[in-house]
Amino acid sequence: MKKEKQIIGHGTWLDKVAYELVEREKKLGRSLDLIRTESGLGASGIPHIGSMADAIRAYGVTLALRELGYRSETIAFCDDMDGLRKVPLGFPEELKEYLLMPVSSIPDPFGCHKSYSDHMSGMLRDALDRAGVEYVFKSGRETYRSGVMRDAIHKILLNAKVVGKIIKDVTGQEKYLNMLPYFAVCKNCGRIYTTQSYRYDPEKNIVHYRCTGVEIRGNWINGCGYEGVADISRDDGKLAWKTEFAARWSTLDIRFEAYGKDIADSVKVNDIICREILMFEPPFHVKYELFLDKSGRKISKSAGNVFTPQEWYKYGVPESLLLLFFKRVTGTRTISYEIIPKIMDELDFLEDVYFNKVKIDNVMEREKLRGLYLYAHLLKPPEKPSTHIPYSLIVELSQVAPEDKREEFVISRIQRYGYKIDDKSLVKIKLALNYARDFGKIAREPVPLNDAEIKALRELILEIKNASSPTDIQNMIFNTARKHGIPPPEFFKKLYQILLSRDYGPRLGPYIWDIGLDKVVKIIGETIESSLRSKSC
RNA sequence: GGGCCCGUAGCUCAGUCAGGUAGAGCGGUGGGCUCUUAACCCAUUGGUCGGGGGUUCAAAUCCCCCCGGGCCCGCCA
Repeated sequence: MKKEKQIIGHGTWLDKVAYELVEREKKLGRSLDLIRTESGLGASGIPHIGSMADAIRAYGVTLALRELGYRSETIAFCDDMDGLRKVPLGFPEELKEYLLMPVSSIPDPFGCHKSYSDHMSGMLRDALDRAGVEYVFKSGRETYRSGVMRDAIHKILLNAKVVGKIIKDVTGQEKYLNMLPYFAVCKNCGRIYTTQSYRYDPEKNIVHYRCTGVEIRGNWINGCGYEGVADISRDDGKLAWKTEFAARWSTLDIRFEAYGKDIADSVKVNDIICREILMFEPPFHVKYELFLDKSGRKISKSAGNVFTPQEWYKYGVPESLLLLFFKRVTGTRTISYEIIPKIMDELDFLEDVYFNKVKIDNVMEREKLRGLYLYAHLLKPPEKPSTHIPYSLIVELSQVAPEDKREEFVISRIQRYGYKIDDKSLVKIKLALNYARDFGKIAREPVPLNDAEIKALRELILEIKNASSPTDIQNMIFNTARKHGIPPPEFFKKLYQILLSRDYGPRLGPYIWDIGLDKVVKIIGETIESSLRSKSC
């Protein structure tokens, strides 16, 4: 017996996740009035592409849930109670005095935000805003301060023994067998990771702690010795990560949270605590691979290979970044600037599929591609298709364009190739020009010339000065070459080497005309001189 | 010790998460356009889908085992 396959939503993994999530909730018998998805918002370093991916994917699931007819929203939970563990690369050394303090207590080293964490999370929020991602922002600090997490924290601390055992069983980490999974902010020195919490008073809901010190990366950092108490219904401290998710999930009623494989163990622990201690069935999860750089290393702040969303936006439209994250969720993603042109062109391809310019026979396949296009536009696709200029063509053209008028040159060439330039093409051209400027290979090497070539070039400069049209120049080159017994192809090649540092290029007549006769004469003249100099050596 | 990813054309990779005739770009070859290089256009070349077994009418795709490359966790968040 054959089962008819029904297309869920738009046929992407987001739709599948949304569907499975809803089925699970139905089985659990929970209310489906409002389904919350969550993403963490890092606040202790410059947000990279992976932090962005997490938030975008959570929002993608929210969109898919809405497509299935449910109300949904994405919570972006800002980890601003975390302590600063290290001064990020390139940041002012003065930050050292704030080490181990909550990032929300540290002033913004750049002076434009209320705090260090506001600055960092602000960068991510800007990137999300530019992409059109909507979310409900929750500051960790405010959440603790408001006291809404009190019940969850209370239960966890009350069951600290069991929690400690769960952590040990799953991860092998024994630390929480002897201390409470709660970090208090030291009321004396302001640091959060130097304190140890040793007793919980369930009547008063306070935690007793000592500022003893902590080992970070093999170095012991002394505490100030202060002893005090922290109120769990205030922002006096925070839960350790191995338990905080659980408290968040149950308090905020979160039904979906994705995570990278680096925190897989943490999530496993939190799931158990959530279910067994807090009696709340943990959210549906999706695990994704980390983003690696070209050499296969994890992208991280400390490795100094940060790739920020802002960087991406220099070369690609926000939709291309959304597409990258929505395309798939599994599999290693090596990420480097080189994929930007591909993704930009893929967006054009998907648009062709969406507007039926390209026929895809397989229904599933077609729906999935159309779905990807829809999600990449956050379900608000353009009404009509735009001009599709291959990204690489723009880059290519820009590399041979006269330096001082790249844009005009590129646009005029593209028009000559028959493309209609619209607003979107202009945006794309600007982005691709940035790409060419930053990643285009420009290697100027001395061009060796033989005597015949030098003679021919000298004559050419004299003639070119009086050229009256691009065609005129084209003919001059050809004639000069023949006159001096140089095969035209070779002569052309030399000229390309001189003018563009490569063996080929655009039709020379119009090109030289574009650059300007004076400039070309100057460049060729200099090349002849340097060639003569190297000969006399 | 625990877990994950990758292996597909000469090269770089897509396709795997919902099984349905193996793809793209670059390269190679031939041609077109050009008084003329390049670009461009057309055609063409090229793969035991790492290996073995299983499920299936049908497997690059799902399941198991193995080989090779790499990553994450076992500090902390």
